[in-house]
Amino acid sequence: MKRRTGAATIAEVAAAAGVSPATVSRVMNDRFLGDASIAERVRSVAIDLAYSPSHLARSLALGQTSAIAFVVPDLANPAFQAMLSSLSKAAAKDGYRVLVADSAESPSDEPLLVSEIRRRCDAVVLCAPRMSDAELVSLAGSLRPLVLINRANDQIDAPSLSIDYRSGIQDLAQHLADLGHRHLVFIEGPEGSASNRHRVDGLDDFQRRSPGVRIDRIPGGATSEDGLAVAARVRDSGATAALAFNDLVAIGLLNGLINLGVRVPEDMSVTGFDDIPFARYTTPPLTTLSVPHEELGAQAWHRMRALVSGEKPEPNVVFHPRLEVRGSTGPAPR
Amino acid sequence: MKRRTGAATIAEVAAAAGVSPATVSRVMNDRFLGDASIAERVRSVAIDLAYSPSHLARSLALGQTSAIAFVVPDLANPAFQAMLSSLSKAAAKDGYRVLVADSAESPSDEPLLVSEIRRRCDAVVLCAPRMSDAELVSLAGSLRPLVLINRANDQIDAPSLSIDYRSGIQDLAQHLADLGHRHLVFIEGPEGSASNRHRVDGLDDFQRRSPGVRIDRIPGGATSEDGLAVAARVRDSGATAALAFNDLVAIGLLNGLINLGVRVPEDMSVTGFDDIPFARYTTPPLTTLSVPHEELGAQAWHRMRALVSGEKPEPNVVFHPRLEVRGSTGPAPR
DNA sequence: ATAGTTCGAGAAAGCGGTTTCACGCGTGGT
DNA sequence: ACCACGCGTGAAACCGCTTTCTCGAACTAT
Repeated sequence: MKRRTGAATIAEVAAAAGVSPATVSRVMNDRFLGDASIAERVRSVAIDLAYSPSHLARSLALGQTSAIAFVVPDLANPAFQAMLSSLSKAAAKDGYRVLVADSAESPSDEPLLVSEIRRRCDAVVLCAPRMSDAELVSLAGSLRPLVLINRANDQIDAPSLSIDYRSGIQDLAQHLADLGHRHLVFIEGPEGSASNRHRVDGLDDFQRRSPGVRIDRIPGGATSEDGLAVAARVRDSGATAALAFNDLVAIGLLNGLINLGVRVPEDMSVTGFDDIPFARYTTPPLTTLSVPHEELGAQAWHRMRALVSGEKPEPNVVFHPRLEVRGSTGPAPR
Repeated sequence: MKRRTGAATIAEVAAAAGVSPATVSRVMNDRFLGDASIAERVRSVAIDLAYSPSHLARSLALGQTSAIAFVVPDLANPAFQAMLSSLSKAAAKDGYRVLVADSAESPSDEPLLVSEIRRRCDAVVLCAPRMSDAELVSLAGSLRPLVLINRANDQIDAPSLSIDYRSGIQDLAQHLADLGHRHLVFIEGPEGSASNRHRVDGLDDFQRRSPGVRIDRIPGGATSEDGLAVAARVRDSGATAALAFNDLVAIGLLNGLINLGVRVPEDMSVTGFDDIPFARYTTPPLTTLSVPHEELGAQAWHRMRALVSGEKPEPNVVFHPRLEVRGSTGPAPR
């Protein structure tokens, strides 16, 4: 096959040190119990040859790669980036690395993408998958160890971390109602997204409880561009307050409204969802729901570590986002 | 060793289909030339057994993992996130995955971290490494294939993509000078960071050319917190304009100044660097230098692909960031 | 009918480690 | 002086896949 990479192999070190590969392996892994002078010799030869064990070969023999995958629907979203950042940091502390994948391009191949990436590592953290429940359930078995973020499912036996979108969006609606708004409009997230569905359900609950409030819905998306795009429709909707699917949409919307001469919050209130780092810096600062993304990433790793080491993971948790009232919401006009 | 993972192996498929593992391998890789009925039988057995080749074993045999590493000094920085996002997308199109690592925690082990992660994959994209030139040069050989972002070095034979911080910061300074500012203050980036050094060099050039302008320096950092922290010092510096190391710092500074009752840009102008997606949404919108991060990520992959496939990579490029004048800069007071 | 090709498919040798198991040696008990 | 035991070390099997090489069967040419 003759495909030498140039790097020294354990056999070469063994030969150079006059010992067997088994001994080199033991020395390299601090499992060597014999004569210290041998260990020393091996170590020095290893350094001379710039030997460093092939992680690949090691993984194959050991049956584990010390890597996990993190799959998100949109790597460009700060909310997911925050999770990735903390997940990666937490995993690194235990010697694990994370492999990323973004299913944005073609949500329809998400199951394939996930299966493929799962085979490259020891486990997968699936964040807010867009695939259907049926697909998710049927895939879950082959994905294990698996940690689910933002997509609890009692048919799946995997630790799950989630955010209570349903009650969260109601807090937002209540906040607006308290300010006197009676006509709200919700800019929806990506079609088929579970987290959008939860928000819609929450708003339905709310509306049921508050007959005096009307809530319209406008199709939107998950990015600032989507928010910008619906600005005119929002202005013309007759509503006095807009609930955006997330902060990104809210920021785009904010910008669009301002460009249209709509004053926020005097003419119209706007809310976001996520509390991404920049929500506090917009003009006006965005009223939103604070979701602890860093915490989610870190917790995901804790669950995962338990899983891969055969322990019983801590119980699932549902985070209740905290209402963060800032300047983008105010009393209803008139 | 007995560490069966439960997944079917090629040998099992071969046995079940009554052929040799070699044949199964050929069928799975579309390299099979023999009888079509055999291929069909193998495929059907593979499906029955839910067989999927071990990527690990495959990588070992093939001598390549189809994964690359992306190492940044701070995964929480939107500028690096943007590169990661586009790099990952571009690499995915060619069947490659990216492994991330953040050297923020302990910059001193950056060389170790990089070497370690390099051994897990086929190549590494090193972004704005904080390590010294000497370390970088001595490490480069063992890292190859290597693509460098934001850290050109003619002693290293690796494609490099960089941003002309040096002239960029001068554009910013010139912009401020044109507005009548005669006393500027630069909030420095992380100590020892090469990109900070380039900015400082640029400002030195500028000052040499423009004797009427004074430029002070204040130690800062690379995050919003760092910007917030120096707000008072900036206010008291006597300068009428502040150049922040990057947008994150600028945003923190903006906020800090506003909290202190300093009006931007009436009392003081503020500039950033990077043009992260949120720079346009701050209050006032941030004047900054637009760096094409997505482009950098995509280009990095193009270079990398050339490298791993043995072609000659396209020439190095130096991106000249574009001055993006927004609302955070204005005429000098008085 | 026999020798020379061609072609399909399997045996086996890697890839680079880890680990079990066995072997040889020195020690201690009787 | 002999046997059991312990201990350090190496041989070899194994992780799961790819690929070269080889061999035998089928097929053409004389």
